[in-house]
Amino acid sequence: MLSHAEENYLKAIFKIAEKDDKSVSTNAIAAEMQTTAASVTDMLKRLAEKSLIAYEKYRGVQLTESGNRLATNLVRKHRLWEVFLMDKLGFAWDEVHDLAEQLEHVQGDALIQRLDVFLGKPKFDPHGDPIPDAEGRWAFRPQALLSDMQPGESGVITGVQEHSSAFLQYLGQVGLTLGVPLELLERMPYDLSVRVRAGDGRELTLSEKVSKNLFLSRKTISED
Amino acid sequence: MLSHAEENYLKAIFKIAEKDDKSVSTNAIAAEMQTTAASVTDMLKRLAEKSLIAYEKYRGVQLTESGNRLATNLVRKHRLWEVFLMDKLGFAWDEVHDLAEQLEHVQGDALIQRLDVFLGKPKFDPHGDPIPDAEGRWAFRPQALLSDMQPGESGVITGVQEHSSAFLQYLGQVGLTLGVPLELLERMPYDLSVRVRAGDGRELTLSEKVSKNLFLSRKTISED
DNA sequence: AAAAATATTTAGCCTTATCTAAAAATAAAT
DNA sequence: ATTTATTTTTAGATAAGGCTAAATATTTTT
Repeated sequence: MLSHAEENYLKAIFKIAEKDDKSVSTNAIAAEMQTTAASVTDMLKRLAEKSLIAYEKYRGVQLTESGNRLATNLVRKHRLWEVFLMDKLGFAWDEVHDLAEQLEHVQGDALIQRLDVFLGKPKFDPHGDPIPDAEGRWAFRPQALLSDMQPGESGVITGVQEHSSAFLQYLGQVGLTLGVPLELLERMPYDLSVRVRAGDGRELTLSEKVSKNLFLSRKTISED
Repeated sequence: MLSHAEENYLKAIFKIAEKDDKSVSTNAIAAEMQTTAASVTDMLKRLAEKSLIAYEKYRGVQLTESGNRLATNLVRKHRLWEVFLMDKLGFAWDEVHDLAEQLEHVQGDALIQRLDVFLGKPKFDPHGDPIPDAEGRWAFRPQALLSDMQPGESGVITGVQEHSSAFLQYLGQVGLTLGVPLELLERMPYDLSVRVRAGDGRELTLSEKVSKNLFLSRKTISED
């Protein structure tokens, strides 16, 4: 049984290792957890003691098999609760993170198993991120950043790269959410902003920054 | 913002004061919280410091206005989560307490407000206990212990006095849950056990102990 | 390869929440 | 009204988790 603090560290290490599969540095963890390097060092010793991480002084850490299993399960819990908060309670996608952050620490395997069934065993959360199943397997879905697509291509919004509240709120305001079909009309060479047409025919212009944070699944042009 | 420990103490004090409206003793709290009197004294000082209780050395404590408000809200959260766990996730009524004990500590007014709506603003939890509304008002429902009813009287099960898992499981096994109609046929003078007829016609015998822990709403004999 | 900069760890202290053992206050019993 | 028993508080420790400041490693720069 882990404390909330220990669970949060595991999740932070997992999150950092996801991008950069090298071993995770003390400072990176401190930044992610918004705490000091000294506190991190203390906790790393405790986690290593419990065999949840492989820790070598001054060399950073990696999750062990069991540490990875626990972290994956935390991600699973977090994302299932996010689905619950949006689908059942009607929260907006920029409001669910902090609540899920608390709910993920509730202990009880039966709870998550039943929640999963209640929600229809979703494979992706409200931000388009995959939800690992009870055995820790991740769903895969081909997707590309809008910034990597070419004019003429079409797709459907499937996720976001950045999860900041500001970005999610912006997308909500301009009517871009998961499932919205989008056609890339044109990319301006000057600032790499793009003009797109949404499913309802509306045309809008998105900055390069936005296009670098929006995932679409490419739609093959129907050929009939 | 209160710690989980502080919240648990408030709830314990509230629970004890409910029965016995005198001021609550250190020892009673220690018993309820399964901890030592010394630990309780420490915590009482902290709670008094925050004006959540009125504390006089050696004289026990009482909740203040704000302490009572917080405790009531905790009870509200606990019971709403119990409804969620039974009605939505399908847990049995003897399984929900421990999970609700964790869920009640999740912070976020919007969460509880939305959960309440999602559940249909229930007035009673799965054990028949009233759920205070957002303003702290309690629903009232006239009910009597089976042990206080007379042969010939009828009613519907509306709640339990004791909440132990053993008792709840027993009731579940013999098919007695909230909403079951019951007619009191006979009380044995020897051991005060009772013979009852359930809604489906089944007759069963219940010990005095059971009859002292079962609440019914008296059914007025329909007169038409 | 030495110096400078950065990253990490150690040391020492703080807070919360808990405990045991001892002291003090209150209540009960003679 | 004392003595005895019970309850409550104080004193002193402990463990988790966090912080700052100082010391030590490692990297980067010159």
